[in-house]
Amino acid sequence: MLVAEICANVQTKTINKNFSYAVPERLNFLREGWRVMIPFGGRKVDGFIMSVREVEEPEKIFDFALKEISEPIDDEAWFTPEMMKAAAWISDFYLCPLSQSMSLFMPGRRGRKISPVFEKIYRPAGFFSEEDFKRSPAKLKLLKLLDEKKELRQHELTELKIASATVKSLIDAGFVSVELRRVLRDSYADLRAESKPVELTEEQNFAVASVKKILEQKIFQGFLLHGVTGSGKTQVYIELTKIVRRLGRRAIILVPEISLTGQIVYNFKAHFPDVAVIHSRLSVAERSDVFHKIRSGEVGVVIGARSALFTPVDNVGLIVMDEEQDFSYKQDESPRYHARIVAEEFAKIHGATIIFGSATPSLESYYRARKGELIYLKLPHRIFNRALPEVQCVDMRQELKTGNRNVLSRALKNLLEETLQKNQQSILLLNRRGYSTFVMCRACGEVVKCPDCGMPMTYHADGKLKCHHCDIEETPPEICPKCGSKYIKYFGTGTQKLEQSLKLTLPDAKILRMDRDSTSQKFGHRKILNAFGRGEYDILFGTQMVAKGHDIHNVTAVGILSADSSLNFPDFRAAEHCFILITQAAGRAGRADLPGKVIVQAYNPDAPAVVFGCAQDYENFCRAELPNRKNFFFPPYCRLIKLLFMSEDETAAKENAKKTVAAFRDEVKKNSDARHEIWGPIPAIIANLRGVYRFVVLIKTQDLNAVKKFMRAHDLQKLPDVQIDIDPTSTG
DNA sequence: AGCACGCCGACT
DNA sequence: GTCGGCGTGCTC
Repeated sequence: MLVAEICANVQTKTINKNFSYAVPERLNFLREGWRVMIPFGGRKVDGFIMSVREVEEPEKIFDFALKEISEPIDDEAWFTPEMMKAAAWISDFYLCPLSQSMSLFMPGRRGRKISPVFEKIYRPAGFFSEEDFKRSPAKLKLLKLLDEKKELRQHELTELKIASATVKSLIDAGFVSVELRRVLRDSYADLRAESKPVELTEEQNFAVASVKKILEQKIFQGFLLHGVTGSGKTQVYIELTKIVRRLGRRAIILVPEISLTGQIVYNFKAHFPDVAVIHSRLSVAERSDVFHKIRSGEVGVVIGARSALFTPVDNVGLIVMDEEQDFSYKQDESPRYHARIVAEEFAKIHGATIIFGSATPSLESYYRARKGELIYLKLPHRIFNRALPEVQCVDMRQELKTGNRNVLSRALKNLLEETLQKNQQSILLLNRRGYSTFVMCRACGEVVKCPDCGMPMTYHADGKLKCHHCDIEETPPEICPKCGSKYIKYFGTGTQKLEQSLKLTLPDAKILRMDRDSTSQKFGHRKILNAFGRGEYDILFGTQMVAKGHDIHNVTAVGILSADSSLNFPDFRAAEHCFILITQAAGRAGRADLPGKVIVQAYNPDAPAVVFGCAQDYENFCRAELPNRKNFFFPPYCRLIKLLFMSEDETAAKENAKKTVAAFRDEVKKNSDARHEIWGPIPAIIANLRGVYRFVVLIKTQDLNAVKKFMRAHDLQKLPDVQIDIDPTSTG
């Protein structure tokens, strides 16, 4: 008898094993990778066949009666062997149930079958004589048309106003044949582009040649492609994709969610006829159709956000991860995977080359490159040797001292006015991160810090200042404790409010706001950028998203309002965030033949992140930041694991967390010589979510496996009120 | 997660 | 007496 090991697709952490089912004789073709319906605890659920084996005497092996598989869901295996391997790896690495990691590979959240859409295709069948249809001109017209076009689709008939009765009678008489063809929905189908021949620079050629050698060997290898903004990384990706396609293998191009509307899809479509685009804003139906196309083998290049990793693409030779430092690559719901980690594992599974590309690599990748784990490639120059924009840093404390209380410094106001007069465009960036959470003195730049641990205190809606590391609470001061100024500012300015004040300052400018609210539609982001690109507005203004992945040639001025406010965020990555923000924003200015100018407004203009950000000096930023990370034992010198303990009962949540911390101190330090640190429990940044109290325990380790072993021994991954986050983006 | 089984309060 | 509350535990 055939017995299948099946992973039941039940969304719960408490089940983490497979179940054995008998394969009925009529379904003896079922193999691993198929999705099937199974009876499971009194109901029917879908499940994934993990393996199938022949068992002679099942009653001797199983001490329970096997149930039978009901029926398959699809008419072929859903999962390729590579998908199965990857899902198993994700489940093991991130300690999530297998059903959850398997579900990543399905177009919808729930693993239900998506009904495909079919369209009728009509073709001529057999000969006809015009004589016979003299009395039916409509039929004759249709027959002639079919003869000429060879096939017509349903919607074409509708457009030609040909009555369905006409068609039907011709079908019945045998003059026309019908066939159903699957309609594949593709919102990028109309995106056409032309490829212009491009001459690569010497640097680009060197990078391409270095990777080519590895691609040809069809083995796993990682590269870090460090290319300054405008150095032509995309062209390198395209050349490499050409090579891998010529080798008969396929490519996956990963981009951050936000930049999907940018240039890269367009550029790839210009060079490759078989590009498929995947991202989270596709409807389930569209996504399902893209899967179908990929599975049928007609797609050679898959481009998309992190979910583009989870398609049935096979024979992958190249994975490119553009803007690899981008934090949107981390999924913040379970399974909390980081696409950078998963993509690399995929590359290993496929024997593929992986390229991490960035103008400002994550410190993790940079550190790995320095250790030789990744091959380091650099594009230090902009193509056509375009100059980097001139960056000026304005000390906002000085502004206030000299009587300017506006959010715009005089220098920035002047720059905006000049740009407006020259009929050129500006981008203004409001640094959102850390806003409305801390209290700062605008006169001296002093931020209220915790008297105990020195971390910036966060401002809460109840009007109190809290330290989320030490549980200390204070009332915000009315005058600055350092300089006595009364200009204490609660950083809570939103985009709408700032828009009004901008309009007052620059009454003649046409201002376009871009934020969450204005980009919520499917192509909202694209629409806004297109309108701005066409020159319908003078100033584009918004949060982080205005700094990413577009290339508008008439933009010559960029302003960053309080560039360093992220430095006051209680997070070990604060400096990295700030540096990336400045570098990225500066990269938006003067990309074409017009020189660019950037004004960075800061309250701490001497901070290394600000100084080196303005100088676009990545190496020196790393030189300043890496020792900090080392001293305080943070990534890339350790691995982080964040545990979130939740309960409606505040003390219960805290006590559970404390017990885990005590057990960790007791067990892990005994069993592992590697360096470990455990912090907490401390109230989470969102300390109470809908009546549930949340406490964070942070583990820093040089031996991730030892920590995972500990968590498994205590079944932390199964507890309903504990969340495990490996490599979290924030520590709160 | 769901659904069954199970053991204590107010109802035709 | 029984209908139903949701605590505990299992699902091949």
